[in-house]
Amino acid sequence: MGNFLDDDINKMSTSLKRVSWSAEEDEKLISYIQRYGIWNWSQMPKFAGLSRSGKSCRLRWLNYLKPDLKKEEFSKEEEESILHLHSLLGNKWSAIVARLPGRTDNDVKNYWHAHLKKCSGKQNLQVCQTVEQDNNNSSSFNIQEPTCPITNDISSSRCTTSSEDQHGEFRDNYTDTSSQGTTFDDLNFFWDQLCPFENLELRNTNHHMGMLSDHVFQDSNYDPISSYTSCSDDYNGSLLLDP
DNA sequence: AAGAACATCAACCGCAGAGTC
DNA sequence: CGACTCTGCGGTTGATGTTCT
Repeated sequence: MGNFLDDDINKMSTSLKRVSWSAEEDEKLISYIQRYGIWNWSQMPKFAGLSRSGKSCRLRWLNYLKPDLKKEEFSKEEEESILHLHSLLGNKWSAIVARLPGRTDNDVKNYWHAHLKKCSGKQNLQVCQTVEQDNNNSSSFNIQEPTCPITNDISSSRCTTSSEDQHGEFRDNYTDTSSQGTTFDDLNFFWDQLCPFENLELRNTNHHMGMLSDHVFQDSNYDPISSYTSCSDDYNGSLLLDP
């Protein structure tokens, strides 16, 4: 509580006004993350030369700058997925987003309020009728709901309460799950489905390093930040160092 | 053409959970 | 064990663009 203490400073300096991110700020943040990775949001803006709160930087990165984000409009399939998942999960945007790669909770939340909220009520029934029909037609409805390979739990997107724990749990349960017919590839696939980008942040975060299985990091084919290749040579080696 | 009303999206806030010391 | 810090989530709001009158 009372975190991101620099928020207060930021508030004062901006007089509570919303300040859009400039291209220059975006560039600074991207360059910094390319070079040093994500190690501590609250300290990062200081080192990156940004007069923003850590919270603001995090939000900007997650909702706008992350390289794997989809910029195009929501497809019909995604729209149906949101409707269906919202009916199952309610306003659990993070859980919904876990099934929609490339989308952010903010995106989905905004889209829901802007386009789909009306579909969940009785009003405008006709407008949404086709969507409802599609939802009722299970053969044409194709949401992939990843199940937890350990618990076979469909209802929750997470096996435990934190992703760090889950990755650790994968390591700890590898032998057991294999004996139940679940391979480590299955586990990796499950997590890739849930949070394809999460591994990058974990990879770059100091206190997570010890918890994670090497398997996660050994997937050299997976490089979500590959679009930023200019600094790729040092972004692995300097992740844990303060600049 | 101008202003009002509405829609959209980015940004912010407050809180809670987990980790650390 | 409690205080503190960091992170993530969901709700809300402000800014801006678009449509309507």
